[in-house]
Amino acid sequence: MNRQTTNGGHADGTVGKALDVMDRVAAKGRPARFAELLAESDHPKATLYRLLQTLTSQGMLVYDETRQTYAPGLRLVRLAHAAWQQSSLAPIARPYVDALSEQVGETIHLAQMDEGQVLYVDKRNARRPVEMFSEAGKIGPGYCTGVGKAMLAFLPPDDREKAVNMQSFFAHTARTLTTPEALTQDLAAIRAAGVSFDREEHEQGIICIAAPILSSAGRVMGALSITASTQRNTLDGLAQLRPALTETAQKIAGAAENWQFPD
Amino acid sequence: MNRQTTNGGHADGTVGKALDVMDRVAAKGRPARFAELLAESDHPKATLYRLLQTLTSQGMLVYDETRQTYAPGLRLVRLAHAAWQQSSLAPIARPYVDALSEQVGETIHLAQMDEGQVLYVDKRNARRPVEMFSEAGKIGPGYCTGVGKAMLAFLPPDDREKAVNMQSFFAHTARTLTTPEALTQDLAAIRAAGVSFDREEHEQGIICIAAPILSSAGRVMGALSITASTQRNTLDGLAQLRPALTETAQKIAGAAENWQFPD
DNA sequence: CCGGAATATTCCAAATAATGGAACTCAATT
DNA sequence: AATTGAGTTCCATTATTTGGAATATTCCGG
Repeated sequence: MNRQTTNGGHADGTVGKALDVMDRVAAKGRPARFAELLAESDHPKATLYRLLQTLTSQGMLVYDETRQTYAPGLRLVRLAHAAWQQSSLAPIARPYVDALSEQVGETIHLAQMDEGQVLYVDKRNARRPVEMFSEAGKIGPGYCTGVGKAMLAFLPPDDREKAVNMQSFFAHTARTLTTPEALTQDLAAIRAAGVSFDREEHEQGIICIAAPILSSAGRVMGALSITASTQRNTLDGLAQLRPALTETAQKIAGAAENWQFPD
Repeated sequence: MNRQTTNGGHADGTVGKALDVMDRVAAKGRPARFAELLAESDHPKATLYRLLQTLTSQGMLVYDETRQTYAPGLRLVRLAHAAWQQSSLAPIARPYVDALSEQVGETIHLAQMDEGQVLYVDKRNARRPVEMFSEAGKIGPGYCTGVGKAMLAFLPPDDREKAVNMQSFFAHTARTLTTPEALTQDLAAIRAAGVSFDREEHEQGIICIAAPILSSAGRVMGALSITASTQRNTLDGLAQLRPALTETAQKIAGAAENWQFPD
């Protein structure tokens, strides 16, 4: 008969299916009941049940006995610590981000691209204590954020095209770019300018300027942005911060390239 | 010779093995080569190879082609975001931790227990910008930290005993408690006192006072600590902060218990 | 430029683990 | 007491994983 498989994506092997379940639980954003998960999944009851058992016994999920709900487990926090330190730019970029934050006094975001989406890996709030995981680790859309567009713009042409077509183009605000054509055009402008702007495309009243972090070979490693509200600043005001921003981005790129793990 | 796969888990099924490999890669703390991992693992070459392939194709690991190394992948950061938000106390505790930090002006740690080890889930630095993942997500020993002892002390007797025997009792400093008996005795004292002290047991010159965060049923949910250096403060000085600490711990416990996810 | 060694990757029959339909338990309703 | 619905277990079947060995690739030193 047919190899049954495939739900939404390409889940290879048992591990893939298990991780798929992980994602589903995490995506719910709150403790999930078995029945809920069963309804969304195309696994048979027994299969899903065992998958959940395995993940729970592995500490990837936590099971609340009294409420009979599953939630992401703390083992992930441990693992993520390693991931964040090793394969994100954040630890390397930190001193530069700190310095930029001091200098400009606005909110700074450091982001990387993960599967066409923007993944925030660090953040400094304007003059306020820093957020933690609650912000870092968040994902956002690529087509309507400053960092997203900055990274998309400098992707190799075919990757870029693929990524552009993967976007969902929901009109968050009246200014959101909602077609691949509009986005492609903006990306060309960004490539020419070297920086991108978010002109309230994601959230009303929120603007930002962003620059890509490029390796010497031109590979996109991430992006850095300075965000402000329209009440406190303007696009022109942000544009003045451009030198500080691009300089910092370049410093981070340099530091990342020179960084070698001790052997 | 028995290679004990050190993590608490007995690897059940393929998923368990894969996660075991994940842990190993994460534990290296730097990009790992295939051969390195092979040497440490008791899997045959082909098996390990395929596990790594699967994990990589799932985004749990990242493979650096040019250097031929594996490192934890960004997918983990995404997942951890969910884990941190949902099954850690940190987001709920945040306002209280913030307030305590303001009030006492010393470093605050919020920790939870994960497999007999201390997992830090949040941190406020004394009057300075906060650390991010670089601190949260870190693990530490249970037997020689304030938060660790505070949690151990209030575990149910049999769990406690089990946990005590799981400790490794390395003498980090001259004051480290290095036997199960010494620890058990201290735990009894802590239970009576309601708070624990780290008397330079983990690091020379670092002291702390910690309190458990207990549910109304008495279950250990986590622990909260105020840390200082011996240069700036003394144990007696910290003891004076006890009311502020335990009050905050109680508030967090209350908030956590009343917290219901919206249905 | 050529051998040889170290490392990475693929093959495939045998071993093992995952599968899922159905039966079962348990609690809350009716 | 009977019914429903959620959660859990069973077990013969089936698909996946396994791992020793063969093959490919890369890196060196001569």
